[in-house]
Amino acid sequence: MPDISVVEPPFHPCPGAAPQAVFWIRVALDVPLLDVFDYRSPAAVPVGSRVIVPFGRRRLVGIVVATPAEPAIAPEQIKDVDQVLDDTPPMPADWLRMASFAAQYYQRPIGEVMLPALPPSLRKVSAYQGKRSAGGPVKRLDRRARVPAPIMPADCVPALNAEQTAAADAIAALQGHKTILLYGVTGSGKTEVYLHAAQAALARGRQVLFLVPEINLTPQLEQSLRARLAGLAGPQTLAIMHSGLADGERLQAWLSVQRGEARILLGTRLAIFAPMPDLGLIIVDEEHDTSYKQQDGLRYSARDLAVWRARDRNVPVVLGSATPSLESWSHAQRGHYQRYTLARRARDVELPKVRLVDTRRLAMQEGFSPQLVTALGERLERGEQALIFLNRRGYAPVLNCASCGWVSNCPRCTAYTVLHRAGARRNHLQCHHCGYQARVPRACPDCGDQDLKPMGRGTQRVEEHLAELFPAARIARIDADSTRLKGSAAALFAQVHAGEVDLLVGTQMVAKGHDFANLGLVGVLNADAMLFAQDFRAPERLFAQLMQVAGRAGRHAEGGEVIIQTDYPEQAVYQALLKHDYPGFAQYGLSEREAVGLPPYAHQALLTAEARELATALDFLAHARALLGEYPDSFPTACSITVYDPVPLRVVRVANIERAQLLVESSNRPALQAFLTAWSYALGDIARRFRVRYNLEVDPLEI
DNA sequence: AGCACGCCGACT
DNA sequence: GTCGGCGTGCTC
Repeated sequence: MPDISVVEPPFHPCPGAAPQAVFWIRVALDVPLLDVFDYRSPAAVPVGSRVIVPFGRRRLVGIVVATPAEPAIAPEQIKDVDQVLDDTPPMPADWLRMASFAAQYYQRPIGEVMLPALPPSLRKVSAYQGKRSAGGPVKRLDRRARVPAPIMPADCVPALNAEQTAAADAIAALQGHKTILLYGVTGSGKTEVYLHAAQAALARGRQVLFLVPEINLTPQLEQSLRARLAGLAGPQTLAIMHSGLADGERLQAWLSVQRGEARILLGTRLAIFAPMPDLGLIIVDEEHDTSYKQQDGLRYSARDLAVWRARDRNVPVVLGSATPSLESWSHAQRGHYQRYTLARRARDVELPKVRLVDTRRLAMQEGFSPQLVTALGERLERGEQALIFLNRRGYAPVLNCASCGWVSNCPRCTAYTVLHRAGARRNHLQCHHCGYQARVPRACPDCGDQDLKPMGRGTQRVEEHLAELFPAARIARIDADSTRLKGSAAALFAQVHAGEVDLLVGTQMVAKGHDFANLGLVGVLNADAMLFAQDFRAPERLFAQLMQVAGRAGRHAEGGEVIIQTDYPEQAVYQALLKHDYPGFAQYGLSEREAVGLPPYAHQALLTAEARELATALDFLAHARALLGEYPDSFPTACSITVYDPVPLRVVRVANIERAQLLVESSNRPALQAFLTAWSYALGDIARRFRVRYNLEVDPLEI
């Protein structure tokens, strides 16, 4: 790959430049080619500029990543740049560094990182060929960007307890870079610490980047930021950025942050790529949340990039969680991160009591143990709300013929179709992988028997059963199906908050964010299914999820309770939950990982292949794997790399595409990186030969 | 990824 | 006779 250095001086005029000076610019484009492209320009173009260039038969927006003295290919093959877009200043050097790092680290062409990181309006050629003569979505600024006066702290701030003060003061006092792990139990007031730290940064005239997993889950956070921080210097001070914004809104937020007008940027993972000239603090709330990892395209972790960016900018970054990722916890244990603990709940309300109900020898009724039913009845009698948490939507995960054993398989996937009895697609079988839908058959398609039975249960069936058990109770179900329509989730949650709901049934949608004042009991059904998912991170995820859903109960009053039904009460994850013992669980989890050499004690990459035939996908992976042995000299550090056998994915076929994967592992990060870089060059050719689609993911969350 | 060129089936 | 299927080749 040609040099894409971004630290060299802004431009090099051609040697001997005279009237006919020619300038070479090296441009990153959003194309899946591991390359950058040289163009000719009649005038100097600063690195970081956006340009429009001809590329094949089309024109594309690109970013100038270098201005080489000599082009990488013969000058006669080089085209002229079309247009230098000067409606925004060139992308700053630190932004280019972060994008270059992300491209290298995640093994992607630099253009595939840089261009998608811009707001859509700034990367589409169409925005610049409209009728308006000025052209482009950005109106020129008449005035210089105004840097607002430093913001003084507000006075109407809740008093912090000793733990919060210690953490907030320590963060506020930091001069340069430090990664802080803020470990705070549910309800311990992490947000107050964030706000104090943010205030201190704002008061120093710096900008704050505040990342959250999902923007919709934190309306109260936005309000706090507005009231406590933004209110002091006008509404402009806070910018919001997430994928749900319209192009125009997204552009405005981006511009105001880039100009230094907005001092706080609250956003989801994509906000990590916003240019922030005065960046002084990054906060990553719920740092363990998997939403920070992008699952398509460039598979970056916004949390990991936040740590990188903070180090690069020499500013502090705060990672907050009640259940930190084992990666972050391990960094703290080794002293790489500074840990602060908030062990006390801010309101001094006891954590909810956790009860394990051993379901092995119990007469269960529709998935409910007698204990859970009794507890639900008691809460209802006291006028409290209760939540049943079940991470499975639909009525039943499969329909089954009692006479011949037929099961409702999806014709396009190796998965069952799920029976739905409620909602828009009532009485349909639905594939949750590909979206296939069919009417529920009257009789078995194989033997004609009419005795078709739903097996297992989802939220709809639980809702139905609760209605039978407690006919007087007002029941609401919150899952992806009941909240499909825009605004319906907010409406349902509003009903719960208004006390118009007694019993709530929900999937993981209800676990996050919401603070139910009158919720006394949480019942967890079928947690074991999550525990025995194939992934080695399943217990970690289950712990985090159950801690989070447990946190919904009894936030405002004593006597909150969580009942977890399980066949395996002796499992470490459940035992730790009994005691609300995250540190104990983390220690156990880390020792297990260390014993078998899993992350964070090893680093992984996952090569996934998709093809019409499974054999093709496996064959491609086998060839990819063989590269390690065939050309040992190409990979200088090959000895420390483990490449496992290609295996089909657990759900091998989705929408008639067969999928297989190959895991690469090394305890040595630089070795793994070096291998991946060399490897990814070769992969393109093999993939073309085999006609497979492939994806190389660094630090996969699921394997 | 696009976008076009390039050779084989069912239609105005 | 064309419209159009997607195979494959290229993009500074």
